[in-house]
Amino acid sequence: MEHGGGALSCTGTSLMNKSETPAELLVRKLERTAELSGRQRDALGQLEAVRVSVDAHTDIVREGDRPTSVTLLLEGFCCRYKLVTDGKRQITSFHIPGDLPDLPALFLSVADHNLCSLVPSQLAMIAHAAMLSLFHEQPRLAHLFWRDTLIDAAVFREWMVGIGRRAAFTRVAHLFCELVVRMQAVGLSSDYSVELPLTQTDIADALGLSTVHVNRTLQEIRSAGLIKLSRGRLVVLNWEGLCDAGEFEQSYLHRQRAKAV
Amino acid sequence: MEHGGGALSCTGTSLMNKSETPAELLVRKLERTAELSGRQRDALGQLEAVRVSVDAHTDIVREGDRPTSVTLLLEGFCCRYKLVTDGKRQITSFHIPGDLPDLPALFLSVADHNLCSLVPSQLAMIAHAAMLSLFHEQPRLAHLFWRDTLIDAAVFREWMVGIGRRAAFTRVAHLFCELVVRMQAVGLSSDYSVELPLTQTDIADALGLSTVHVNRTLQEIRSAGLIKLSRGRLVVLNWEGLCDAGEFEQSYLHRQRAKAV
DNA sequence: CGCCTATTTGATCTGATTCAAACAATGTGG
DNA sequence: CCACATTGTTTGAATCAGATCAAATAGGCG
Repeated sequence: MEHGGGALSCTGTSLMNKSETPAELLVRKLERTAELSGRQRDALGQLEAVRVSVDAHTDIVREGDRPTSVTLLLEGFCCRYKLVTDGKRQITSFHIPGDLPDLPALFLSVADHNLCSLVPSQLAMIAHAAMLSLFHEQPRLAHLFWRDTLIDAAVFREWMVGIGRRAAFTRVAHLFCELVVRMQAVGLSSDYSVELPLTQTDIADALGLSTVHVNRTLQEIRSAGLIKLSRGRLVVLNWEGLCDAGEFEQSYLHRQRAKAV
Repeated sequence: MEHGGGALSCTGTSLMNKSETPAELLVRKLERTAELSGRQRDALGQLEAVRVSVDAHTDIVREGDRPTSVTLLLEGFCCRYKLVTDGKRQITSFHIPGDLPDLPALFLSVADHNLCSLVPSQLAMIAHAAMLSLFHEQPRLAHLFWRDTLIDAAVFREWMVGIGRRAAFTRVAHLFCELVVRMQAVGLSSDYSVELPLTQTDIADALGLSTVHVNRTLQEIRSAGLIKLSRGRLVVLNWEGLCDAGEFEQSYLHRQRAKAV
C-alpha cells in the first residue's frame, strides 16, 4: 500500500528541520527528558551516521540478522513484528521518527524479530562501534539510551495487557491514544490529528485481532463519535472520550523527566 | 495458597549456596554470559545488599511506587502484573532466582506495574545509589545489566506473540518450555522437572486465558503425554514434543554469550 | 481504463468465556 | 486429631466475542 508519498511530512509540523543532522535529532530527543552537558552534546554531535532511504514495506532487519549498526528513524513509520509458524503475524511495536527500534541489537547480537518500514522512510545508520565508543566516553549517555529501551519494554507490557485482557474496542482506542501522544511528543501533531499510515491489517496484527473484526470495531468507534479515520489520517474528535474508551493512562510512557544521574 | 513451605529448595540443586552473598550470586549470573575482569568482580563484591524475606503473595513493588533500591531475587518465585479497570489481571513476567525484576525502576522512577511474590521468597535489596556508583566505576557492568533488561523485553515480545497469535494449547506449552529452560539455566532443574508454584489462575492471567480454559488445556497437554503437573511440580515427559507443541524456539532468550564490549 | 490493494458486508462457526456448582487438597484452631 | 475454612481444581452447560470464509465495493495508481 502506498499512502501518498511523504505521508508524514504533510502534517505541517515535520519532525526534522531539513538541515538537521541525525546527531542533532538525537540531542533534541534526549533533551526532552534530560539535561545534557555541553560535552555530552558535543560527543553526540560527533556521531557519524549514514543516511539511508527505504521504500515502504521493506524489511530493514530480519530475524536472525546480526546488525552492526543501530537504526535511527528520521522520517517515516516502522514496525517490529514476528511471524508464527502458520504464517500469522504479531506486530510488537510501531516506531516513529526519533525512535531507535533496533537499539537492543547493540547488546543482543542476533535479532529476534523483524523491523520493517510501513511507508517510504529515512533512516540514519550509526555503527555499533560508534555507539559503544560514545558510551565509553560519556557513560551517562548510555544511561539515557538505556532508559529509552526501558520505555520500549514498558510499552510492550502495556500492549500485553491490552491483548491479553482488554476487549477489541478498548484495544483499538488505546492504540490510537498511545500513537497520538507519542507523535505529539515529537512534534508530529499539535492538535489531535495525526498521519497514520496503518492498514486495518496492520492494526489487527498489532492488537491480536482479525482484520474483519478491526474493521467492525473501527466503525463502532467512528459511530461513537470518537474519531475520524480515513486515507491514512486519524482525527480524534473526542480526546477525553477516546482515553476513557481505551482505558488509556499515559504514565507507562514515562514522559516525565528522568532522574538526574 | 501455600505450596508446601520452601517449595523451591527441594529441587536438590538449590540456586544459592547458603553461604553465598548476593554479590556473589550476581557475579555468577553475569558470568554465565560474559567474562568479568577481576576489577569488575571486586566492584560487584563491594555491593551492599540488605536481605529481606517476604511471605507468599506479597506485593514488593506497587504501581506508582518510586523504588529507591533494586530487588535481586535470591530464592523463591515472583511475578509482575498489571490490573485492568474491571479487575482483570495480566501477568507480564515470571521471575526466578537471579532475576532483577525491578531493575527498570533505576531509570524509570515511577513503577508502572506491580511486583509480587508467589511463594515465600528471599530478596536482596541494593540501593539505586549503589548500583549507579557501580556503573560509574565500571561502565561495562552497566552494559551487562542493560543486556539483562533487553532480554526481559525480548521475553515480553515473545509473550505478546503468544497471547496475540497462538492457540491456548500452544501458549501453555510454550510457557512451560520457557520456564524449564530458564530454571535449568540457573540450576533449578537438571532434568526436565521443576518446582512450579503457579496456580491455574496465575497461568491464565499470564497467558490471557480464563482459569477454566487453562484447566481444560492442561488436561489436554497431560493426556497428550507431554507433561505431568500436580502440587506445584511440573515434569516434562516429552521435551521434544512439548517444544513442538509450544512452537518453542529458545533464541529469544538470548542465552548465547554476549558480544565482548 | 484496469489492476491491485484496502475496506466493507454478510453468513457461519468456534475457541474461549462465563456462570454455577461440586470436589479435592491444604492449613488452622479448638 | 478432627471439623472447618480457605483456596485451588475440576466438570457441565450456556453463551459470546471474535475468527473464518467468501464475496462485493471502493480507492489509488500506472
